[in-house]
Amino acid sequence: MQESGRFKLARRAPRGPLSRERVLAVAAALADTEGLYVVTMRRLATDLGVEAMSLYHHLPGKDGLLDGLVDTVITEVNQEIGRLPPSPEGGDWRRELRQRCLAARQVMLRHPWAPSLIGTRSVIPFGVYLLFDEALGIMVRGGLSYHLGHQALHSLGSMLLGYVQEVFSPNSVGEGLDPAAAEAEFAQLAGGLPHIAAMVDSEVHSHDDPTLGWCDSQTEFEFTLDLLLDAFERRRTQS
Amino acid sequence: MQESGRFKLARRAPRGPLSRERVLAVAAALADTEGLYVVTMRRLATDLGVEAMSLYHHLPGKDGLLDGLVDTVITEVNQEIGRLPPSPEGGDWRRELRQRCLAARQVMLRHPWAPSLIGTRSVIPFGVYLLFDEALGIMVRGGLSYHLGHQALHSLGSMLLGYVQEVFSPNSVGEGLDPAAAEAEFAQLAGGLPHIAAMVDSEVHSHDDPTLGWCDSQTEFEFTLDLLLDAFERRRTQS
DNA sequence: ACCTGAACACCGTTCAAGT
DNA sequence: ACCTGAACACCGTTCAAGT
Repeated sequence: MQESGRFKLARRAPRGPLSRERVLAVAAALADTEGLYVVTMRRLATDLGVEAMSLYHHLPGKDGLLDGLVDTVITEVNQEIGRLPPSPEGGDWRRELRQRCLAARQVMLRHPWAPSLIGTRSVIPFGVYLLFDEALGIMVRGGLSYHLGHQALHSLGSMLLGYVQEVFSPNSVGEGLDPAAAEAEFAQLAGGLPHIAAMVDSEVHSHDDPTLGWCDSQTEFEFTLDLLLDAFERRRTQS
Repeated sequence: MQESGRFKLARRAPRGPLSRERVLAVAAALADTEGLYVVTMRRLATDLGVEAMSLYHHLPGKDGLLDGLVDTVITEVNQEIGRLPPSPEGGDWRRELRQRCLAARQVMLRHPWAPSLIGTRSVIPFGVYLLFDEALGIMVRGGLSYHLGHQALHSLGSMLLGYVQEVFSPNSVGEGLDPAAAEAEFAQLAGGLPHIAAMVDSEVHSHDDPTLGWCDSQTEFEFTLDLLLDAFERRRTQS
């Protein structure tokens, strides 16, 4: 009992005293691997080799923990953006904004719990506004009006939140089943869904490798992203 | 005690025995008014004038309750769509699809907890696929390829989820404060946000009534929606 | 069939106590 | 300053018992 306790401590909380940063890092990792709903004060404490009450010396409580997790994600987005190649002077604003959106999406994909957490929190951290401000700056320098830039912030922001929570992915229907069972499952489902059935048929036949997921969410994200960026560019030149 | 108990029952659970429907209706109303996080088995039971364990005779548990809430929302979307005026033969597919998206959005606005719940649930109810199938049917009849329709399903679906959880609304900064305090609050915030500050300035001055919320999320939703629908139409005619 | 009370394992949080 | 143990009010859920 003592042994296993010490082993746990040695394995999961190897060095140094507790700190807000370390608590948040372990919390994020726990949410990534087992889901946000297992992140409880008590479970988090055991993972850190400490008692639940110790956390209160570094965080104001569970709510503060969730706020901290949002902060962590935003920080990661900033780091990801910082790694981007510097944009050339007078380059295309679309290219620059596109890179940033893709960077933000990468972070959201690493932390699938983030979009719904960010969307349900009542206080928006300052870092989010900073990201929006930089994006707006890029657009204004590119010649967009403040009004159009404003609309774009809403479009792109909601897209970043919505696309990770994607609901429509028919290729997850037969997940984990053997091909025959998956086929049967799908056939039954497709009975009442004539258009979707025809669509899947059409999509599968236009690919070389039908076994590969035909519903590539990265491709679809970039498609919509470019659609929006091009639409903004069109509105810019016609106004 | 007896009296207040019976009073409660009379007030909140006026007629008939418990049923899945009645439980879900009260649960949705509770989530609407006080937030999804107060919807617990025990609280829900007291609101229904019953013991927590009685709920298990109508629902398989908390998880089943959440699934049921998603079902309720989808049903509401279907009802809302059913109330739409019948579309004329050979009408514009964009108009038809636009109406449906706006109907779905109305329901999401009534239940702000719905998008993140739908997005985090692991099983997608059949009703969602039905809605997607109908939307796809409208697009295909309008001349879109299955591939383009597929992309559109993703774009519109993620937009419906993302736009309700909207994070960027600068006009909520000084919420509930008197004008002077709100001004100060905003000025402080705007210090590090030059572009947003300029944007707010520009937007406010282009309106007649600057006190009214200048960030109208309905307008912005429809703007993006039309942007997407027009983009799909353009891709249709050029392919 | 439908509802209940007691019980169990878990949760967030407070507080007085340790070092 | 930082951590802890006991305690409190709350969860979801099981189970045997009531009608």
